[in-house]
Amino acid sequence: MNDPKDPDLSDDSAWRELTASDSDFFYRDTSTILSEFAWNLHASSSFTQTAGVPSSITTTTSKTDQPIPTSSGSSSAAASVTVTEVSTNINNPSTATSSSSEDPTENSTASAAKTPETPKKEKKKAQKRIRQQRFAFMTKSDVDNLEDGYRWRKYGQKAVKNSSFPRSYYRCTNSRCTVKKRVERSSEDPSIVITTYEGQHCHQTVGFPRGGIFPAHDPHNFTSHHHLPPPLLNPYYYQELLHQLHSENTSSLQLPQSTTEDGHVAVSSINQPEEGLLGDIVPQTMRNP
DNA sequence: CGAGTTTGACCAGCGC
DNA sequence: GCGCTGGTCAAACTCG
Repeated sequence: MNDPKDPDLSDDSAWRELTASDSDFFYRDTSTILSEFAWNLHASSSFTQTAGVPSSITTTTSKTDQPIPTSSGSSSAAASVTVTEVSTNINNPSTATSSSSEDPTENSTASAAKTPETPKKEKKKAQKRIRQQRFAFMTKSDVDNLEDGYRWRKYGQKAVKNSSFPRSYYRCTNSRCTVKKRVERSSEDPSIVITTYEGQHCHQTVGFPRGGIFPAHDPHNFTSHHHLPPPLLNPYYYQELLHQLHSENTSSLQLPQSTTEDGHVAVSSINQPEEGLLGDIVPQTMRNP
């Protein structure tokens, strides 16, 4: 679309990058995982270069200028993950996507439950592509379709401009859930998988598949040879994360954030909660001892 | 046989 | 207005 380096993340009205602080749980108890996968939120080198907790993250974000991180740190585990959130409420920024009252069936994918007698054109007419909150992950992985605890059904594949790799479109198999995700490989680094989630699941995970990627008894078992993502990729975590972020943003926490002239929010830093998201999201057994 | 994948066609949005 | 591109549909196909 616009940025050939980032064709997927740029076409929305309000991308907001999740900074390292946003993704607090990334490095709180998951530094091992992060180092295993060399997660690297590109926006802040101070974050990526230390496994510890950075005191402050500063990043300025625009919606399209995030390069795909190809440079890796000096560490042997060299890969990168960029996490991006987008909140796209076209024509209606006041509509909170995190609202649980929102009927997911009324969004753009409502046509999935199309009535056979309805002509295509009318369907298209009636529906407007209203995008929901989106998260984008850049993950170094050999597998395209990363296991995240949900079941997905592929509904399309397209060759994208400026990329030699096709983009795949997936939809949550839960009929009531309208969450979609797109998976594509970075044209610059084919080992990087860009996964974009759109919407919020209205259900829990279906559990990790047989032998899953996430042996709860050993969260450190995400060794590089697995080439599989950490459970952090589970969008449920991100939903919780974002929910918390939004709550914090609108509460007394008063995150130091700036708004760019085009209305995009750049979060500079986030207070680190006592337990943080891990405490709310990740079961104790999944955390570092 | 049901669930999931493939793939060509169609449509909307956007830039020129 | 036109062409390009991304996103989705849906029939055909595959697989377990």
